[in-house]
Amino acid sequence: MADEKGMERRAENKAAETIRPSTASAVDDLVAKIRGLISDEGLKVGDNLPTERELCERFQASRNTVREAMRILKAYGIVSVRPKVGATIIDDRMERALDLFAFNTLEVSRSTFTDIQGFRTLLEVSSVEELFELITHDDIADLEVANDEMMNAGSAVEASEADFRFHTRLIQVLGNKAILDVYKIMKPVILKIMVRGKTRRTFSTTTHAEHAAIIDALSTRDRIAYQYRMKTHLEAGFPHFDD
Amino acid sequence: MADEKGMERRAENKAAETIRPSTASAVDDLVAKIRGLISDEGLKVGDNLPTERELCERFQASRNTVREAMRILKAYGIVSVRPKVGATIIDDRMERALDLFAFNTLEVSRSTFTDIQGFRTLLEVSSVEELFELITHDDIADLEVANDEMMNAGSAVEASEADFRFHTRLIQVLGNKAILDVYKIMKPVILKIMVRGKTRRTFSTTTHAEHAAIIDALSTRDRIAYQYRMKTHLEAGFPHFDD
DNA sequence: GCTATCTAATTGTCCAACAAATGAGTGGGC
DNA sequence: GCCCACTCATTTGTTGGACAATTAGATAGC
Repeated sequence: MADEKGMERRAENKAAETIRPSTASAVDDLVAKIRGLISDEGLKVGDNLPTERELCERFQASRNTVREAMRILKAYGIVSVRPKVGATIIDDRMERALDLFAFNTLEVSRSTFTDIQGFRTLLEVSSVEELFELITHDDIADLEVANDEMMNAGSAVEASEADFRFHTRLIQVLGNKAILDVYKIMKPVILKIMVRGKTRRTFSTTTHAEHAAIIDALSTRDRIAYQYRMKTHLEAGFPHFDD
Repeated sequence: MADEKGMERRAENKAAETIRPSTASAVDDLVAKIRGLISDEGLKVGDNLPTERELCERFQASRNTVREAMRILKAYGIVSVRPKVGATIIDDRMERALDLFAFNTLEVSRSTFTDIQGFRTLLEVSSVEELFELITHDDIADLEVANDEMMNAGSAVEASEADFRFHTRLIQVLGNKAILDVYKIMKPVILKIMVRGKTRRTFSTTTHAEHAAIIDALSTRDRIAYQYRMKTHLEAGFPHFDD
């Protein structure tokens, strides 16, 4: 009987290959199918997915495959699974996105560091034209507040939070939600980068002075100075990442 | 024998409960243990984890449990698993974090359009200095191929895919994974923007000509022309979004 | 030296069974 | 009528074992 089933399965796979050379694994397929199910049925937060066994039948997969697919959806913060109740649709994706980097198990790799700082350079340095066009006195006042909060922070972690707030406030000037969202997602990585090789004292002296110089360039509408100072500021962390 | 094992397991659980009321599931425990393993052994990106069966033995868990744990780590972008090779430590957490955003593409409002195109302007226009520094003949050749594929596409949807490929290829020149990831995440929205108010014919005439002009500016290293043409190209869709 | 082939190791999927958690019903006592 | 403890049935959680699919590395042939 086991053989019979095996043959059947093999035949199915063969057929599937000829029809659709899906290189994705059964689990990945299933994740896609369940996501399709969610949107097709118009399921909202709070609604329940079918039970594991129903999903097995519906998509012709074994329960283990279904379970691995559910693990992925859980990891993505899309569903919450409880015994007897089943899988309920939630939306913890933003939380998950921020959580990902709280993982201490993995340091920020040098390539990630380089990429992120490159990205930030593009967002904060190359946007100079738009930035100077849009920035107001209120924006500058807020930047000064954030900078002073950083100086007066009680710990390096608090200081890095204020540091991040400074940069976020700057991005906010652009008035572009997509850019701001992406910046927020990068927050945990950026925070790690910020505290690297820094003490509370570093924040209240060097970093504070760099921010002040940037604010000055913004106030006097000095494009060249702004770009130079911001670029230098962002590159300051590089020496701490030789590996 | 099965009963014996069952009793043993039950006893273990009981003991664990009294010592440490771990409410977490075996899979979640295992994820934590593997994370501990990574940091304890000082494993870096590129290193391999033990095989699934070794993890079973080491942590006294069944292979399915180990697999579910690995699915979580995979979903977090911490490991990449390949048959025969095993689980290799990677750092795709950034990509995953951004991935979580890639859901809602119901309808593109004017504000979304403005934001996304503003973002693209920053990525594709303001990056001109770095772009011109890095771009090679091969890059330009690829861009021409993508542009011609767009012209010869059979449908508007196919053409927009090629259009997207053109722009992605351009971003690729920057060699920044974070930026490329963000761009890919925006794909569904960008595609919607691309087909808006366009026919297959529009792609093969107007859009193709615009791309060709951009490629020309890249070839002749004409910064001003490049920025002007790309900016105009990206703004071409604006009239289709009055609401 | 190079390519094609084979082998062995590892992950991928499936199945069947039982344990654990828990919502829902059931019945007794007041 | 209401509340509590109890049982039951359903659903997820975990385990062990089997075989398929994939592929890096070894081997053979030229």
